[in-house]
Amino acid sequence: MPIIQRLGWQIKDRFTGQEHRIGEAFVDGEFRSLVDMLEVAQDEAMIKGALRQFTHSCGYERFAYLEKEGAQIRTFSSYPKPWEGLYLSADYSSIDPVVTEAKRKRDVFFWTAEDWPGRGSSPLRKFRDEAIDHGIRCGMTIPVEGGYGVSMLLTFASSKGDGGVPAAFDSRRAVQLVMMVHYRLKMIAAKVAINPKQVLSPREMLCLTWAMKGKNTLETAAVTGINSRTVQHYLDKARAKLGAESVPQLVGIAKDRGLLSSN
DNA sequence: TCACTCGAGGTGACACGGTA
DNA sequence: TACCGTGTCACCTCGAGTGA
Repeated sequence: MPIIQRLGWQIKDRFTGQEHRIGEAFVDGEFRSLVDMLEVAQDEAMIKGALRQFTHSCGYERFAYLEKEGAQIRTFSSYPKPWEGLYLSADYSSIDPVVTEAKRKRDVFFWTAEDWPGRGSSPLRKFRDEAIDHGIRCGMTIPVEGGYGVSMLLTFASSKGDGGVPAAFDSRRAVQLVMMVHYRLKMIAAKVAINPKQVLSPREMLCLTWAMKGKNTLETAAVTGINSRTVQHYLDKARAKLGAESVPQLVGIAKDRGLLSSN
């Protein structure tokens, strides 16, 4: 039985009775920033960095994206490598209660390992103990059904099992987020490798994208929530990497190289 | 395990050119 | 002449990677 019950737009801790409002608890700006950073991500490291930052800002410790197509599993996570390896080699997705629940619910849900069978020596008990050992005790999972029978799960997990539900967000945004991660990973997998010295960091891409949209440093600073001097710093670094002498030239070069989409 | 290196992220101070 | 936008330089912190 889950500890957390959904009550319309609220969730309620069954033990403490404390209610948490879905959506309101979530920092709006963080979500927008994540979407922006995913939009400009050029490689898996940038996606991972953006998700990691978002995960922490929501009060969780780790994230895991899992894609299941028939028997084929693909993972993309900040979970400990040993756990990721064990999960795949032991085919834990077939018994993982989160995966099972995701198939049934098709909606954002909260879970805790404390609710999984804690007695006996069943494979599920072993799975539970190992998950907890690796710092995966409770979390929130967003299940989304993709095309051609592909199932996607995005989980935000925490090692803290002593109550206190971290921030959550509404279903619409949750699905949007999973789809963005899914398609961004697909696009990057299909991309041709480019000179690593010319790869811009997530922040550099963020500032460059706003510059392309006509924002000056102050306006970019306002929308990104960082200091204008910092915006300038990232644009400087981007100029140095792409060999541009000014921001307009930088935008032009970035567009020519397909680093920026014009939407 | 620990020290070291490196890159990313963030900021301050200052200079310079254009403009009202 | 003051203000604003932009560019340059320098510094700090933090986390990840690496080698002893």
